[in-house]
Amino acid sequence: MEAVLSRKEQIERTATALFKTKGFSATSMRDLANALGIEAASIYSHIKSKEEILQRVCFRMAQEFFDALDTAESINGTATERLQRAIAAHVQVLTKNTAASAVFLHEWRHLSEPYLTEYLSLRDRYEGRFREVIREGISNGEFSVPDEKFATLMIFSGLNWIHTWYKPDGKMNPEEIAENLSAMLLTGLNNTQHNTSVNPIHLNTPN
Amino acid sequence: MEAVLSRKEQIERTATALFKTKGFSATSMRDLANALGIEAASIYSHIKSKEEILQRVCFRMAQEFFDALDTAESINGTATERLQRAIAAHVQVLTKNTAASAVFLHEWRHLSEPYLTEYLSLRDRYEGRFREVIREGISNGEFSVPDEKFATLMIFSGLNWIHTWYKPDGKMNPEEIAENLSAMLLTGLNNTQHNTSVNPIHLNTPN
DNA sequence: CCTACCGATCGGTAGG
DNA sequence: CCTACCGATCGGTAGG
Repeated sequence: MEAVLSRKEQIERTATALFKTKGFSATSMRDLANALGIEAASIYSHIKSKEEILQRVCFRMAQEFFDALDTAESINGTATERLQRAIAAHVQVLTKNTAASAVFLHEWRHLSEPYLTEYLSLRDRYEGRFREVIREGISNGEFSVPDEKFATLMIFSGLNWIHTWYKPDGKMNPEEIAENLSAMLLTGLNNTQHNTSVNPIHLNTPN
Repeated sequence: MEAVLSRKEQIERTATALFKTKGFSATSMRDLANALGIEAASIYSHIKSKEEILQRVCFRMAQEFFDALDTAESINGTATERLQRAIAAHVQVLTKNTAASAVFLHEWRHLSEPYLTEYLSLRDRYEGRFREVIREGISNGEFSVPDEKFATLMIFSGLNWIHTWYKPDGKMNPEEIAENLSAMLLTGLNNTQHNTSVNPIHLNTPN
C-alpha cells in the first residue's frame, strides 16, 4: 500500500485531500505548496495548472467507476444479482479513495469547458447503465417500482452519500456496506420476498 | 408569492443562487454586486461580510427544518406514520427553496468558528430525532433493520439528494416525492407488508 | 449607494 | 526546485 509516489502523484494526492476539505476554489496553490513543503512556483514544473489537477482526479475516478462496472456486468445473472454486483463495485471504488470520490462528486462544477460537458456526459452514461438494469428488472417482474428514474435516483443517493460518513476503520467494511445497501434498496424494490437471500450483515468490529 | 423584498433579502437571495451555482468561495462580492446591478462596496451598507450571508442562510434553513419537524412530530401515530410525516416535512422544506437547501447542505464548511461547531451540533440533533423514531420502530417491531444508524443514513441520503434533481415544474410535486421516497424506504424497512397502505403515487403531469 | 482606494492574496511565469 | 516577480482580483473600508 505504501508505494513510492512520483512527485506528480504526490501533488495530486495532497491536492485531492485539500480539495475535499476546503473545496477547490478555497484551496490555493500556496496551501498546496505548504502541505508539500515546497514553494508554490515549484508545483508548476509538474503540472500545468490548478485545474489540471481537478481534471485528472475527476476523469481518473470516472474511469475507475466504469472499469468496476464493466467487470461487474461481465457476469450474467438476474437483474437483482446484477444490480447487487453493480452496487458492490461502486461502493468498492468509492471507499477505496474517499477523498478522490468527494472531489469527483462535489468539485466537478469547477471544471471548465469542454471538460465540464464531457464529465456530465460520462455521468449520464454511467447512470444510464444502472437505469438499464432496473428497467430489465421491472419488465421481467423482479422489481416493482412506480418510476424507474426515481428508483435510479434513490440508488445513487444512497451510493453517493457514503463518502460523507464512511471511515476506513469503522465497523462496516466496503463489502458489508454494499450488502446492507443492497438489502435496504432491494427489499424496497423486490416484488417477491427473497429477503433471506439478500442477507444484511451484522457488525464485526475489526478494531 | 412575489412579495416585495427588502434590499437585504434581495442580496441574500441573489447570493444564495450564486453560492449554489459557483460555490461560496468562487463567488466574489463583485459577482454578487454585478448580479444586483450595484457596486461591490454598496453591499456593505446592508451586510457586514460575505460570510454573514452564508451564516444567515445556513441557520435560517436549520430553523425551517426544525420547525417543520416539530409540526410533524406534534401528531401522534405509529413509528411508520411519524417517519412518513417527518420525511414529508423535510421534503417540503427542501423543495420550497432548492438554492438555500443546496447552500445549507454543501457550503456550510466555509462557516468559521463558532458557527461551524454550532451548525454541526444542530445537524446532529436533527438527525438524532429521525434516529429516535427509527429506534422506536425497531423496538416495537414495526421496522426490521440490521443497524439503526445505517437506516438513518440511508434516509438522509435519499432526502438530501433531492435538490440535485428536483425541478419545480417536473412531473412529481413535493407531496408525491415524499410518498415515493417513503414507499421506497419503508418497504425496505417494514417487517410486515402494509405495502398497499404506503401507496406509491403515479405521475400526473402539470405542464 | 457611489468613488476611490487599501493590503493581501490569487494563479501563474521568467529565468536560473 | 528556488527567487523574484507579474497583473488581476480578492474582501472590505473611508468618506461622502
